[in-house]
Amino acid sequence: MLTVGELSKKVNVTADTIRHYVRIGLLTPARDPDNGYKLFGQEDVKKTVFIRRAKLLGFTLHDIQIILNHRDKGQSPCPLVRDIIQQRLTESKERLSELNAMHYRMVQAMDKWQSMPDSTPNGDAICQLIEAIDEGK
Amino acid sequence: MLTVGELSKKVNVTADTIRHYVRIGLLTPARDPDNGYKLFGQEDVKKTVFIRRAKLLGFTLHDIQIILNHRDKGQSPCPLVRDIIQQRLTESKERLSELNAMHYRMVQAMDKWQSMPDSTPNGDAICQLIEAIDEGK
DNA sequence: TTGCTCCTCACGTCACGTGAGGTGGC
DNA sequence: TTGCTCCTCACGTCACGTGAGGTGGC
Repeated sequence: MLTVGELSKKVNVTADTIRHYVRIGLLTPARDPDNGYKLFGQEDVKKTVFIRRAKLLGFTLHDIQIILNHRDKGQSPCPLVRDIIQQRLTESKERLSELNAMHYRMVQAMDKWQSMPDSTPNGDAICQLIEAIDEGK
Repeated sequence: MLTVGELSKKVNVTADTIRHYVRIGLLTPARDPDNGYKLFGQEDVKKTVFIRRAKLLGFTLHDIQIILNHRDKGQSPCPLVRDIIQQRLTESKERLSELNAMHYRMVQAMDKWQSMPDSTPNGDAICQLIEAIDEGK
């Protein structure tokens, strides 16, 4: 049996991350009756590695909870996993294109700003650098 | 003078977004003494448009608060704006590469899964689809 | 005794969105 | 009276991180 610190080192996350997973019910360690310490077994190690791997593929902790619950009911979580990743992929495409658009706007703005002076505040503009940017970009 | 709803339509955000900006002190509308309604003037319209534009360039509301405070002290916010966007650009590059890496992992995984059956739960694996993915990818 | 780990609250993060419960204006 | 807008809490979101205050183990 492992303590929080031992498990966290083994799977390369912080102890607080492990505590968080316990808090939200993803992990349910036994307790040392003497001192109340959390005690994790081999199942918990496997579960934690699974959680970390699923997160690398874009699953949320909530997704992972649902997947683990299915398994606990003896059902194959695989069809669910295929469904959820479709959704997460769609979302990540959206976020990517938004981030790319913003990145483009930032680079464009900085480029334009190279030739602009630092204006002093006046009644018309709050900051002319930002106000010089076209909305559509 | 405009009410929350009127301002929100004018700058194309929700009324709750305007209320949020008031809550955190970005906007400080006058009040109708009769009914307590928030009343926004032309300065608030300009400020709100500015906020929206700055957000398109990756500035956080906190950044924007700092920028507006500088202006209120009569100082040019421009050097600050140049500094902050540098930082935000660096961060957005990091987020982009992380998102791209995740996207790549997702596509790779889904490709690999095409030829894999839905396994039934067993003692060894929680979900073989996820566990078949290499960490390094 | 010291230094390290463990424990449990409980709040902070970011930018809003969402009820809940009530009021003003036409 | 109806329908729309306005008001103020106060909580939820996501995945932890961070004190605060206290205890166990060597």
